[in-house]
Amino acid sequence: MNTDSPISTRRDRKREEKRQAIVAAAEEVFGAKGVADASMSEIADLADVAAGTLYLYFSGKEALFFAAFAKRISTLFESTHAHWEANGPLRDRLAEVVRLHLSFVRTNRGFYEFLMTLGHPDHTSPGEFSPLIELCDSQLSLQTAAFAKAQANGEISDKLAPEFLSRALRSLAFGMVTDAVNRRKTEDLESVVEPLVELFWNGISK
Amino acid sequence: MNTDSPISTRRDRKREEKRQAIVAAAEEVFGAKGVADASMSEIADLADVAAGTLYLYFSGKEALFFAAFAKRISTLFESTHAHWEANGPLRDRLAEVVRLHLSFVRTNRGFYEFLMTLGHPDHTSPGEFSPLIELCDSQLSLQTAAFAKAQANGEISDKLAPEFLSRALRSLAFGMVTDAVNRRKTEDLESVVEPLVELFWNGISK
Amino acid sequence: MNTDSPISTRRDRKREEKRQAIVAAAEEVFGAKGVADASMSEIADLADVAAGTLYLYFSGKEALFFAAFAKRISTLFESTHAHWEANGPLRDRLAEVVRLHLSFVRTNRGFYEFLMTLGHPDHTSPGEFSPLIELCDSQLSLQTAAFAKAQANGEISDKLAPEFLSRALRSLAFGMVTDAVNRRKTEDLESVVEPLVELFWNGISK
Amino acid sequence: MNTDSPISTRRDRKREEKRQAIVAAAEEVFGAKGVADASMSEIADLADVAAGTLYLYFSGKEALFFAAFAKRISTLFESTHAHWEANGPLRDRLAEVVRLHLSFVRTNRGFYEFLMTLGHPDHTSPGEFSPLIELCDSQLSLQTAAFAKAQANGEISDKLAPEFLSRALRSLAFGMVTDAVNRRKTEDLESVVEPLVELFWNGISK
DNA sequence: GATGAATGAGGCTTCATTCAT
DNA sequence: TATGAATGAAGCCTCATTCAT
Repeated sequence: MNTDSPISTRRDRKREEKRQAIVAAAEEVFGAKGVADASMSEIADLADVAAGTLYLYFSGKEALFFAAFAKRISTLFESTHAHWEANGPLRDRLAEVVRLHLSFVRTNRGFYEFLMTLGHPDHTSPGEFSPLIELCDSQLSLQTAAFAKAQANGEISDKLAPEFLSRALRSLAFGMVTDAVNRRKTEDLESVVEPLVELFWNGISK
Repeated sequence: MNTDSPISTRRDRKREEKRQAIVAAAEEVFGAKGVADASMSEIADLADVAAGTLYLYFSGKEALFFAAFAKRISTLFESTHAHWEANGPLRDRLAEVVRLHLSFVRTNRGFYEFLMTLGHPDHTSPGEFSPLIELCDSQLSLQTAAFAKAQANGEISDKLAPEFLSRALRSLAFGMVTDAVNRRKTEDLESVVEPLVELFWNGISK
Repeated sequence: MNTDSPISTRRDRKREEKRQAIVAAAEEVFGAKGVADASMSEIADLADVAAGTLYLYFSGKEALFFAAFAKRISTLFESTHAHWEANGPLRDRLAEVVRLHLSFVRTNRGFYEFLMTLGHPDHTSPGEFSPLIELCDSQLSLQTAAFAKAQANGEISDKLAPEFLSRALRSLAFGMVTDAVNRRKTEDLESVVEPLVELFWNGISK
Repeated sequence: MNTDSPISTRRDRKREEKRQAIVAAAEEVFGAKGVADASMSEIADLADVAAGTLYLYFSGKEALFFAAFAKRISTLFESTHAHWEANGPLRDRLAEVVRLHLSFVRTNRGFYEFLMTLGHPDHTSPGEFSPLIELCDSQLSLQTAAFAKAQANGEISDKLAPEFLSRALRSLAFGMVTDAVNRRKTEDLESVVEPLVELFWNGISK
């Protein structure tokens, strides 16, 4: 039966679709609750599959979490990439990136929590995380390059290493979430973005 | 029989000591793993008491977590208070505070995680958290006052609200932990502190 | 693929069977010991399932108890219904019903205990019990009707309300169990049934 | 020191008083909740003693329960004794006794529950109960005697054994509590007492 | 491949009882 | 004798994972 290949292609497509559906559900649930508080059946329900099915696509809870994390963080990074590669004044691009980070953390507390532990030295098996770490690293390069170029142009001060700037930007944006503590009104993104960019911009200007 | 009062005092002291031991154990465990991943028996073991004993001092897991969180965060705040109230150049004090925050987050991931959710709008019972929120707020005031004074002195620019600066400082310091992702060498605090302060200082200088 | 329906039917049947097995085990254990003294694992063991399985069928201990209670009491009521609807002298039917009640209480102390508290005013959530209360009420109606008819026929005295007679009959039968206290020989049902009916019959005769 | 004896007398009195206080508290709590749902500390609190103290007076929970049960049931029996020994028409005395039983059960569900199990054949150690059983038996004798006398007088029919009448009376009164199920208004004692006595009286009249 | 019922380890919590003070 | 802190067994329940269908 030479229909094998087409059939398996159709199958593969279906399989891939289901996989996506599962990851999407996992993104939703893990993002909102974090690994520990999310349950596999909850994800299965949302993905509209049986609980057992999850294990046909992922080896366990952790693996599924990793996949969901990778997906979400990639999505974020793709958006920031677009801005870094665009033209226009650096300050404006900074603002966009800050905005993206801020809103990411808002709806992805579960992943942000994990982000904090990714590089933690007392992880039992740091090896497992390396793909995720690389993923996160990769995004930084682009940012770093943008800062380097701006320093070369004389657009900003070159007193601080571009790599540091890149990391600091991300940290500042992500970190502002703790702000929720004092404000309890995380809704108005803009009232945070602008001063943040202003501060950062002053910090790096000549 | 005037031994009554001393007796009860001795007992109270013992009781208080045990309470402290329990909270200390809880700080350790919750700080390292977060609420969800920590188990009560683990804490009991570390505190060297039976599992049931925990419930003589705290009504449940949540209450114990709150106590541990409050203790740790208070300790941090007391240190930062000391620096804010000291004399000396603002920039140096900034450096100290950043250092403190940085090292706090390093060993208290579990609490930092919680800090992020403290003001989260979809908490079922935000009322329960108010004491903790107030605790966190209180520390900010002191910082805010310091910034306000520096602006009045003309020491720093007054373009950004002192309250915002206060929050941003904390966020920046806390947020830099995500840096762990890329570096995996969180040990060398100093290599982070200095550029961070430099950046922030530039950002707020005239 | 018309196998769908049969398949799900088979599954449903199996599920239903297991549910029945669980309820049966619960009837046994709760009936003998009452809610408080029975343990879920005991029931699980008797039903030959894992402890966790119980929670796939019932939301918790209370729900399982209710189901078991409803089952047992329904069984009792179905038997009494049969007698009330049959023809034959009222006195004989009375005897049968008394016999049934008596033997019910003997092996269902746990449920009888609960029966006593069903209408208790200081139940926290009386609402939850209403289905059970209705169940118990429903049986009374039939009895009441039988007494009313007998009064209309002039078969018995009409000095007491038929509804009261209905309740008194049940109470007398159920209550005779306390007799166990003095006799320790609950085995000989008959030696209780006959005088009881005689007494009641005299009480209601013209 | 020849003060020994008076001192120990005073001590004994004090000890006795405390014992009474404990039993009183136990009556309250066990009566309301039954053995299983009552807790020792609850009783200790109510008696205003430390938890450990209970064990200086009673060997354990069960022993305390027995003491409380014996106390309450004795109190009930003393009241009924008074009525049986009084003069006056039998019917009136019946009414009083019914009233007493009814109101006993109302506030002593916990003990009534136990009453039902007292003679249960599958009690592990029936021997332990014999004092309680005797206690309950003793009350019956008086009632039985009263019925026997009434039969001798020709006041009531002698078709049923006086002992049976005695037991039936108690059962009927106790059993009417299940009535709560259908009525949910156990408050109006009188609306139950009168028809009950009427029914019973008819049942035993000539 | 998909299902979802079943499992059972493990977590939180309560409470009768003991024992050092 | 009285205390009440401490214990730890036992109970209820959840949920990641497996496996027969």
